[in-house]
Amino acid sequence: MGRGKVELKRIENPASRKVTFSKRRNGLLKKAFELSILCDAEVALITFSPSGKVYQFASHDINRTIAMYRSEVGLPQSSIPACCTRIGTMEIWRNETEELRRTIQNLEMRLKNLAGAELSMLGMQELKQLERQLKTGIERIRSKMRRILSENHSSLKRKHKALQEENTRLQKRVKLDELDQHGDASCMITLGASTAGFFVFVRIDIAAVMPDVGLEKAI
Amino acid sequence: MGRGKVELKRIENPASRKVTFSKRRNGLLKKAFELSILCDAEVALITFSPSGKVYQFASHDINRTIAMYRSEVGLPQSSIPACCTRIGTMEIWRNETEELRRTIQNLEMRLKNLAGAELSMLGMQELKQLERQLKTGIERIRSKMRRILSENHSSLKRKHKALQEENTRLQKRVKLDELDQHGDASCMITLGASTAGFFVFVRIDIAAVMPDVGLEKAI
DNA sequence: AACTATTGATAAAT
DNA sequence: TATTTATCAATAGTT
Repeated sequence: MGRGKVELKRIENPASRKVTFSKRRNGLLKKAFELSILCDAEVALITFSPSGKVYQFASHDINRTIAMYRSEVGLPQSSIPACCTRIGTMEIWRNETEELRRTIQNLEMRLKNLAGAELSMLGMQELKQLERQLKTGIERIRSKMRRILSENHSSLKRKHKALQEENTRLQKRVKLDELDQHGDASCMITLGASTAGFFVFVRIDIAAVMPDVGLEKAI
Repeated sequence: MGRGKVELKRIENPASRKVTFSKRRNGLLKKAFELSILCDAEVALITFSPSGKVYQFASHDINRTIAMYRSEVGLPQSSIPACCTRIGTMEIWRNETEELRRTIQNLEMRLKNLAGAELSMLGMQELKQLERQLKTGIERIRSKMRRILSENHSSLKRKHKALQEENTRLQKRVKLDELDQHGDASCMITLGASTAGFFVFVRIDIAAVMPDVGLEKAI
């Protein structure tokens, strides 16, 4: 907002970055406050400026909110399939702990290997690799989105074609009826009903299968 | 915003309260995301709807942000002597790498879930959220890269300056020797050696700390 | 869920 | 840093 749009990327100029941070931080805090009041919600917000200064907002006790969050999200963070739920909770817990410990050991070992003069070099290489992986991930997600949209579109076109054919048939039949019965008024009614039905159906269909057509722009 | 102002008080109608919560929550999450990207800030946001559902955003690892917040505001942290605040650069780097790894692991796990399990079961909403997380991840990696490059550059400049001063000193000394001994040939050799040493050193230094200077373009 | 009339937020200028 | 202004963005109420 303001004089011209802004790209969603780090503001390079440090001065304007600082100014923008100050303004937007205030805006964010205000919004958080409003949400908590208007909607009776529990909100906790922590912000560190790049220089390390803290700004926070909490509608309730922040530690309580964090605790609630941890008990809600922190624990069931593992992606254990539902079928495994039968195994004792204890065992799951133990397995997870072991796995975590193994991962940590692995990481620590790798970190030790990294120690030394080539730290920066390896760091950059790894970062590059990680970035590549992430890019791949994003591409997969976008492709998935495109496929979903495309499938929805195809299905919509198919339905649309079928409906057009149906419509043509109905119109022909109406004309035949018209000729048969000489009843102009009732024929008009029949025609009107089928036409209206057609359009209503299509509108509902669009809303049902493509709830988020504008999404591509946001990507 | 919208058709008419709104008083800053709890919306009494439950239906519109719910709708408003949904709208404003999305707005708040978006704003938090934008702040973190635009201003390179660390943001953590936890929201509970009145019905108890959690919505969160974290530009970095949320637990780290909470820990930072606690050590900054929650507790005086007087148990740690001031002398320990000067953590070695190495350790900072290691911590950040470790934290990055945690984030990446999380993302990779989600990607695996995406690949293996019922991909088509995931709706647009989830895909959008996942994409947002991936974008945040990429931004963090890029910001990390920038910092590393910048640090290396500063350190290089520092060394360069020191070497220039050293060089000046050596040249002066050489001139003195020249005057003292009248030995032109040996002076030339001394001068040549120091000059050559200077350049060789710098070249090695560049190769060691900035193995991938052309990287920025590839990002 | 989509659509607009409005208010709100804010980028750039001062 | 604070204020102002021109624009863009969010959203309240409506359908």
